[in-house]
Amino acid sequence: MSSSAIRIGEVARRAGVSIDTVRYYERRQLLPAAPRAEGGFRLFTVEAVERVKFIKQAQALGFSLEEIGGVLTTGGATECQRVRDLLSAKLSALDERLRMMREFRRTLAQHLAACKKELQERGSKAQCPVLTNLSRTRTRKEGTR
Amino acid sequence: MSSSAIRIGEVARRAGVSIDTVRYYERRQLLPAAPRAEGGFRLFTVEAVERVKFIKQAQALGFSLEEIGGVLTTGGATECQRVRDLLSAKLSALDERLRMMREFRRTLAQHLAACKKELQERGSKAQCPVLTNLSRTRTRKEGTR
DNA sequence: TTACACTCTGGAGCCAAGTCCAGAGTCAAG
DNA sequence: CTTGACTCTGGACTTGGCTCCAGAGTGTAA
Repeated sequence: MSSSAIRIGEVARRAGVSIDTVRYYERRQLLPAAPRAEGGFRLFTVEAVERVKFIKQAQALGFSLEEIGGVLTTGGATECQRVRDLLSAKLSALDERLRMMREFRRTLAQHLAACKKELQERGSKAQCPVLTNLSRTRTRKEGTR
Repeated sequence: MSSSAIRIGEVARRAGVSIDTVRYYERRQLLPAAPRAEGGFRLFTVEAVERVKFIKQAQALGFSLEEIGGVLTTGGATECQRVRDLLSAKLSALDERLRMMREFRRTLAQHLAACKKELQERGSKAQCPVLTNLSRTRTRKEGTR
């Protein structure tokens, strides 16, 4: 199924990136070097589209192309162990990030609440508490040292 | 309390960034322009340290300096509404990111599990399932289109 | 008063991740 | 066989976020 070749423009369109980006990813080895048609055009399959989407997804979460390449590249059969290690590391990183994000979210939510309250209580002539607070808020842990 | 002035090196050291970074943030208006001592040295307070830490925190979560500035800058009293709006937006963005991250985490965890299983069952001579799967895994939602 | 650590400014340089471009070739449709 | 949409290559350019540098001044301790 679906080994019909598509050209770069189609890949780009479907993955929602620019043609240049696709070529760039190929150069960076994030996509396997596409075979060429007679005329020299690259011939991709839908796999490439999926791969680009995956990259974009990972990227949106803060992974660099290099990191993504680390997981994606790796060639042959027995590399499994290495991939496994990399994935574990990524997972821990993700967990840590998640933790931080939840915390940050709370911080922001608190500021927002304070801000709203202030607005109601004194109308818009109040000093905005957010700006003053921001500098004071810590990730709680890390005393005043 | 704590309005004793500290100099740029101290700020940098305490916040865990380089001196250049602190100056850079001042130029970008992420820190208020520090008053100067006779000799021309900038005089910061611990507030600056906290602010830099805050910036670094937000940055680690994927906010650009420009965005951070959007929340941090805003001057006077009646700006509260604007800050409020910005914060709301940030919050939604954060929630969305959180959602994506959880999903991505799952994807990765699945791959990892598959990989481990494979390793046990056939030793290291198996084809690593991760690489083949990666291209196929979708955020589930978004049919094959 | 000299030595040494620290700071100042303005500007250049650097890396990541693209983006843009010129000049040339491909190919399906009319 | 020409037109128009598409693609090729190599290299230059851009943006964000720093980082480094030279040349000069500051300030404290021995």
